[in-house]
Amino acid sequence: MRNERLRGYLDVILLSILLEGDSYGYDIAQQVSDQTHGALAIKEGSLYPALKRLEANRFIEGYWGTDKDSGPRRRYYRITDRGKSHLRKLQEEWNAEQRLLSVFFDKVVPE
Amino acid sequence: MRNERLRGYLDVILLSILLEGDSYGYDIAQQVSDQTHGALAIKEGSLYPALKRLEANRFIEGYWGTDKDSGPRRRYYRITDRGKSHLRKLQEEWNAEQRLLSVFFDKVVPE
DNA sequence: CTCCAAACATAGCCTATCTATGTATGTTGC
DNA sequence: GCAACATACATAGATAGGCTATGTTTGGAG
Repeated sequence: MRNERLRGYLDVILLSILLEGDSYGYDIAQQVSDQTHGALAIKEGSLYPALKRLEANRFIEGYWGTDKDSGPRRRYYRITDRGKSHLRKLQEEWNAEQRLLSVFFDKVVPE
Repeated sequence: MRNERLRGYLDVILLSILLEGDSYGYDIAQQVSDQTHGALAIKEGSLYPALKRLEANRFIEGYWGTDKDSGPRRRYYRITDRGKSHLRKLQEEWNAEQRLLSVFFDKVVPE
């Protein structure tokens, strides 16, 4: 999968990861890689701006990790109710989109 | 469907339209609109550059309409064998992509 | 004490689509 | 016959979201 294909899907990916529990940037990227068996890699240059965008739109809320976390500081995020309904909406749009595009993608190429 | 979502899919749409017979820009746009019941509208600013791009890559071949065509001149396009195998490849990629993304899009949002 | 992974951050780039505009041709109504 | 409109192609510039490249800080391994 050309990674550019993330365009437009990144928000859903991030929100759906946070649906399963609070997490922070670096870990989210690893979850995505794990859940797609390495097929999808979110780049840092996409990830952190996206998280800020989602936070600015109040789809997620960020907070700094507690002292007992080891390593560099981590900024955790939790999904908001607003974020959940946004996610639902995006999922529905995606389904509609797939049905629409299948008109073209399902056409059989002869030979 | 946000029209921006065409990004990456336009080539498949155009190639799959031409699979069913030679056509020209303006008519292709109408076929797309018809086949999606008006849900998808390809803008001229996307359409004509895309056709040139496909021609430059030898996925399609263009030729000017004959004298007996009425109205302004039309530039017809036919899909090449190279275009057909490209289309097949894009279709396969799309299917793989859908399977991949369904991991995130199928997650059920509670409440 | 050095080196590397974890973790966050951001400036600038890339590129496919869109907006807006322009041109030319044929048809329809009056 | 001519104004108004739909057809048809074309393109310059804007937009936007993901990527490249780079930088910083912190802690653990050897």
